[in-house]
Amino acid sequence: MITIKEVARHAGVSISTVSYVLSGKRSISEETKRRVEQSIIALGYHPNAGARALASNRSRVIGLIVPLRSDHNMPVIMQFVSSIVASARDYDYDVLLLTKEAGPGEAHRVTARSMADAIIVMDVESADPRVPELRTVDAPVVLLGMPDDHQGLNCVDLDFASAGRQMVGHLADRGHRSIALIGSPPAVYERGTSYAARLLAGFQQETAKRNLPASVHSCAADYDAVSACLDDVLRPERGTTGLVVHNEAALGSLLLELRRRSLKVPADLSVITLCPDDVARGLAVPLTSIAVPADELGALAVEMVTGRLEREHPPEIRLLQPQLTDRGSTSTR
Amino acid sequence: MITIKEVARHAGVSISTVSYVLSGKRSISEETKRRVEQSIIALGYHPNAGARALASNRSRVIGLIVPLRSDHNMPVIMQFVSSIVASARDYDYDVLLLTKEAGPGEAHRVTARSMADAIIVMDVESADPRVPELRTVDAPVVLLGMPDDHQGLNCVDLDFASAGRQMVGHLADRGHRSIALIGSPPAVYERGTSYAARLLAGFQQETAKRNLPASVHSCAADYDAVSACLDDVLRPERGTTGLVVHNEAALGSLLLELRRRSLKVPADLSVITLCPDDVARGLAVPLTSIAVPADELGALAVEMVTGRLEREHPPEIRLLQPQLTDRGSTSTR
DNA sequence: GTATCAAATCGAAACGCTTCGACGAGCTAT
DNA sequence: ATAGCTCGTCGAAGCGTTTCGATTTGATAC
Repeated sequence: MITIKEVARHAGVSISTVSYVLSGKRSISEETKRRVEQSIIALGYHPNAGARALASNRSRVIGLIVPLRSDHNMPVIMQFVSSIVASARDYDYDVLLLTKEAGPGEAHRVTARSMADAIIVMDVESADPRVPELRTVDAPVVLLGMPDDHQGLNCVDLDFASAGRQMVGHLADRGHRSIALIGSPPAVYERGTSYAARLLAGFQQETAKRNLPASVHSCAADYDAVSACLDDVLRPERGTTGLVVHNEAALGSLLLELRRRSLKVPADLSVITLCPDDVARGLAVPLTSIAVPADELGALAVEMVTGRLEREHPPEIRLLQPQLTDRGSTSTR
Repeated sequence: MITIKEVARHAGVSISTVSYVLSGKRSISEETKRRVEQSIIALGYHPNAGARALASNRSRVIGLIVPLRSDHNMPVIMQFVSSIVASARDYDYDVLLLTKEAGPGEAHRVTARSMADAIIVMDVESADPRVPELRTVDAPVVLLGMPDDHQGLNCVDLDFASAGRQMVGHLADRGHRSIALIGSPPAVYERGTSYAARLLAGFQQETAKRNLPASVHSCAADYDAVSACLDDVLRPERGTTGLVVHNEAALGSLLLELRRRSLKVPADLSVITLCPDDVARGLAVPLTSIAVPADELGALAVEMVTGRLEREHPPEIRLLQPQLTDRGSTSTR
């Protein structure tokens, strides 16, 4: 193994000089810097991470708690993970993979051992049992998602309430008077996933404000459930003309079933949804949608966490404002 | 931060004694061991990972290269990751998340810096460009999947050829004389994903051996592609009675489309597939299938990698034999 | 011509652990 | 009784960095 010592000898300088060339923490003459860098390349030197961590008291690793067994919407989860890893590398951090399933204590274990300098937690629920423990972690922690009790925590999330309001507004502005929400599967609400509840709240708030009936449905993703749900949503007495869908997994079956019923989107029914952009784009009928900006959220989480590693910051909640993309799946009446 | 020194003082022993209690590498009297363990708990001691890595020259971390952007079959990927992380923890290893997208060099970077002791590579393709680089990594490497040129590499995979043969055999044994393969999307074959090619080879081998016509189809996962594919597969002159499906994403649409055409499974058409068990179980019609044993494969990869960290092993290919579960979607004719 | 200061470099002390060799104490076998 | 074990413990030498003075050199200010 090539060590800094050998680089120093090869370049004819002291060990500390090599270190300062690498870190840039003290000024080094151009000439010396060049020589050292050449030696590094010539010898193929790679600094030893353990020694670095020990001496500097920083591992340059972020612990990421991921729900690996969460059945639904894996693609979104992966998108988050992907953007977090990429952003972390931009800041010269690596990512240690921790699983939600391994239980709490993982965050504590890796920070106490100095394996990670900070923690990012994904898939945080309303009454997340991990939250109390996370408060006691002696390292920056950022949650993706917002628990009910977020006192003193750093959270990053999409503003789902605003998304709910915005989707209702979009349809109402186009003259729709009877708008239905096809929400997430019952299991999601039961689990207390805060984003589902927040979107629902926004939906109800905006329909109420505009004096519209609010027909709210929760629906599993399988074909039969979707079909049954549509039976209900489309009961003639409702006069439903606009659909707000917050159920990524059901979108495919939903459009299929509408086609089977010979209902054209948007001529017969306007549909707007919240899901990743590529999903909305790739459907049989591209849908006007609000994207889950997984890339931005992941990058933001990394930025918050690294920021807090450099200097103190007060806890902060950052809700990204939803962005609506019109793909023509809503019509004016 | 509590160090081993403080534990030693608290327990009234030397530093090395504490270390030996922790590692068990030398015999320690029961009495002393007890005292040390109590001190560890009393003080809340956690060994510093960097110091450990530095002194022992082992990070107890496995680098895992994951295809995070690979659009298709995320759930299987996650299942692999999940089982790898869990198994790694069983051996007291942590997992550093590296992405396929970050390019080659990642394996080299983390091992050269001693951030990871070994590497597991997921989603290996037939002519994987990463393979040459992986050969030069100075640490145990295990591939999940089998590249064409696997000289000197450790690989773990399902025996897809055998799976192909077995599925044909299953149908042929039940009297089916015209069997069609609905394979993966064209993109998968073009990418040179070795498993798709190997299953195809097994399929053709077994049909040839039994003197059956081999009708082979590649099919994208969207509804229209599936429908078109079925048009072809079910052309009357083929007399197709058995379907081997190797296309997880298309299964839903496929069954839906069969239902639309009023074709009953298995009365009118026998269907057998290769996909994760929970997918096969959760479909509208549960399907007789060969599972992708992601958990076993992941665990096996970890076992191989840790084994190679303890002592030298020659390179090895381990192909798991497929396991067929009968769910009654194939009939005797 | 001397005092001051910044730039460039070095030496050495940490950082917290593992592990090797040594050693005393208590055995067993002779 | 003595040599030769094994058991339990300790001290100290690393492991490869970072970082804090200290030192040297040359320039700038008076």
